[in-house]
Amino acid sequence: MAQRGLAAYFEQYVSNYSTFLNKKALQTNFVPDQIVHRDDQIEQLGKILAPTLKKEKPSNVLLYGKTGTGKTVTIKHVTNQLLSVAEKSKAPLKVLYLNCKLKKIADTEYRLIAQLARDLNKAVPATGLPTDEVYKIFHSVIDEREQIILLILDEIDHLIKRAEDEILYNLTRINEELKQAQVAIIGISNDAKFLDNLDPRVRSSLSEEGIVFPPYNALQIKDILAYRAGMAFRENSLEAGVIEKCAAYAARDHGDARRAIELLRVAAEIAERNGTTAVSLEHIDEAEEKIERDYIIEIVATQPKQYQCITYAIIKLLHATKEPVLTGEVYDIYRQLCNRVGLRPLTQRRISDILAELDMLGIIQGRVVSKGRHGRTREISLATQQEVTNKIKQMLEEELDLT
DNA sequence: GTCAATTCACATGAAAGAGACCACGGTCTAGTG
DNA sequence: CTAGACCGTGGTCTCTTTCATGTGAATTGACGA
Repeated sequence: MAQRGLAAYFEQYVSNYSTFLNKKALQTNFVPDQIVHRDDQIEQLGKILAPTLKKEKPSNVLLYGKTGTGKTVTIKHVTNQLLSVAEKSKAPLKVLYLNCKLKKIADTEYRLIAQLARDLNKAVPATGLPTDEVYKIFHSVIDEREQIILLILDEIDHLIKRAEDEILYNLTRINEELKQAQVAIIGISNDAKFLDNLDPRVRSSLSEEGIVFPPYNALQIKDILAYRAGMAFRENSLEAGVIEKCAAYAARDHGDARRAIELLRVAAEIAERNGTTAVSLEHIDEAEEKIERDYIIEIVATQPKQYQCITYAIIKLLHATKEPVLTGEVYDIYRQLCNRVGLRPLTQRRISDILAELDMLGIIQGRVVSKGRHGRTREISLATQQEVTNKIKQMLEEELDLT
């Protein structure tokens, strides 16, 4: 777009008929007034949490369910209602929500506690203090007055994976040391099995109550989409079958409502950008590709240099050989690449771990195979489409300054 | 041909080091009245 | 006298390295038919 045309484009953009009425309704952090197909869970949660309004500590709860089954939305909905009643009746209730997956915020013991203290308006340095010092600060802040604190730990399984379960142990015992306040923990987990490798004491106290969120089926996703679309779009801005198609896509991989909503949002954005007034079925196909593509490219782009170097080595090697490549081969190419780029090469041990990480991220596909006399190794191939691979390659060449 | 032993090329684990970041307390320094 | 600059110490946290151990089937070579 030539610069002169930009203003004209903006003007046209503003005057353009917009498909969206309320874009927020399709964003991932939106909490709707009504939660479709989760009546049972809401009722259960409500019953469990109601005692907070009478200054009684409720049971600790654990919510299970795959991604996109409405766990987070449901708990937020329930706590919002709870808070509004508490405000009216002057019940001393505080809700702290924390997503344990967020890097640099809540993925270690220290950070978690520090973040909680910060949420209670107590400044805590990002690092430098002994961990038990932070615990003391946290205790004193909570115990300032008589109150009930609902501590919502989203993606709680990430805490276990990273550190030992000491954090959870300390948290479950926290009430014993408090005089005035009381803390109830609401854990949210994607992984139903995560309780198994937990200290038995923590397990029992953490899961006094459990609520299961089963995956949505295609029909339910359709209802959810229809509800959200009703809020987000003008009438007649969706062609027939659009919602059904989105629902079908999402139901295909384990009923993830979040993906379905995102798909619809991206499709609508594409439609809007193209200047059409309605979202069509083709837009959905396009949106699905775009989501996939953006996701991978974004991940690769934000990786550290070493990771990018390894990714590039794999792409290069696969271009040359076509076969799945092996760890040792990748390592050789990687070392050469490091020389060219001016990076200090890491040991093979580390590369092995990094390859496993790239596999987890879905950038590559690795399979550990034993080749008999020729040892055990990882067979690596790319997980992306040719077109995406080329884009990644191009991006990495710029990023790593390879000409 | 059969079978157990061997062997390869890494995978996977555990522990410890390096270096960045930060708070805190003590000491020094320069500016102020 | 005091505010601010400047150490040194001690803490967390991530990324790496080092050292050790594990692994599973192709290969080998002895053995018997």
